[in-house]
Amino acid sequence: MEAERPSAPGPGCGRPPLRAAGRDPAAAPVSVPAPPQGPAVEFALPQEPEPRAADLGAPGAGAAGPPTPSAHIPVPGHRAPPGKARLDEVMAAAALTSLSTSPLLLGAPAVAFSTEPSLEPWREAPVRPPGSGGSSGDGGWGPTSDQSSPSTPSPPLPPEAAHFLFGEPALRKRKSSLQGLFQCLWKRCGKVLSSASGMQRHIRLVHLGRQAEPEQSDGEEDFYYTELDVGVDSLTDGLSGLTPGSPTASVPPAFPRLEPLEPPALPSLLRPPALPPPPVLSSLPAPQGCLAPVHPEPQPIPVRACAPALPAKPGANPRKPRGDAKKCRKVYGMDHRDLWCTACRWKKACQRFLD
DNA sequence: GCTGCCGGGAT
DNA sequence: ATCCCGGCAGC
Repeated sequence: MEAERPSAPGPGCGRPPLRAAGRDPAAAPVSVPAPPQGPAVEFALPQEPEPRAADLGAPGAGAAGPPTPSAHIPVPGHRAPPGKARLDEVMAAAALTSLSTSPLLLGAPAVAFSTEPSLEPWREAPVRPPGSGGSSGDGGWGPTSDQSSPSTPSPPLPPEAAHFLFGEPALRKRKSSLQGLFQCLWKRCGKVLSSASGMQRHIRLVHLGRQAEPEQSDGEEDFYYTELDVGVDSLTDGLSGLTPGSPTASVPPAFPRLEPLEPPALPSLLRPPALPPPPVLSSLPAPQGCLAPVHPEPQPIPVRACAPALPAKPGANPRKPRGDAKKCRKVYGMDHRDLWCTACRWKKACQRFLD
């Protein structure tokens, strides 16, 4: 008895596959409208290639072409020939420059998710490439470090690598030993001094509001100034000119997150509480490609405020017009729900009574 | 309000 | 994958 009824509709179904097929097309259009939004955000990610290349170029000079294994930034423990070091400096600076300059790069991470300082943003951020860049990009720090110190006894990780990975802070420090000017990155300060110590003092006193306590300096000041080297000057300068705090800005943010790489080195440096107004950080999202490029101040920074507002779906999924045919529900009624086709039972598009 | 069914959650 | 339901939208 029961078999009869159900059987009728069952086999009589006709062509469920058709239904499905028809549906797919419907779905297609849906995915089409979506792109407008998705791409905007996702496209930013593609940046990886760029940063990666740059990074490779810097740390693994090998990529650059010069078959100089030594140029690999050996940085065993001390320093290489002055000339080489200088070259590296320039290359690094150039790499950083290109990185920080690239609008896509900056925009990408921030646009993706900016509100939350979670790892995500930075993960995707250009910073990651460096790490994975070493390898094929499978997100493996192991490989990279291995290459860096194939036979070096250095346990933690070569300072140079750290510099490149982390970006400015470290790099800057190192550079400072060379020469050049130091420019304060603090919002609308831009003060330029000829000595790092002077700059640090300036930042400590003027911006951090700390009394002179250089001995205790946790290095925080390092984040607030950059060096304008004679050689690299042009590069750095140009960057600072664009955004007083952007050149390095692109990297610093990620810095604090990479604790694993730099444990005892500068723990205090990463200390978040110590940073009242993270100028560097804020400057990063801002310039992203919106309006104000430079505003290293305690600002809420509606990160994607500038982003092409794509909140809801514009006209993404024009619901498929309701079919005229009566469906199981109507035919059998709620009383005989068990007679409905599964689709109807599941509140899906009826498979029995196709339109 | 009824109905069809999309989108998504639960298992 | 299967089952179910919230909720939207056409009627």
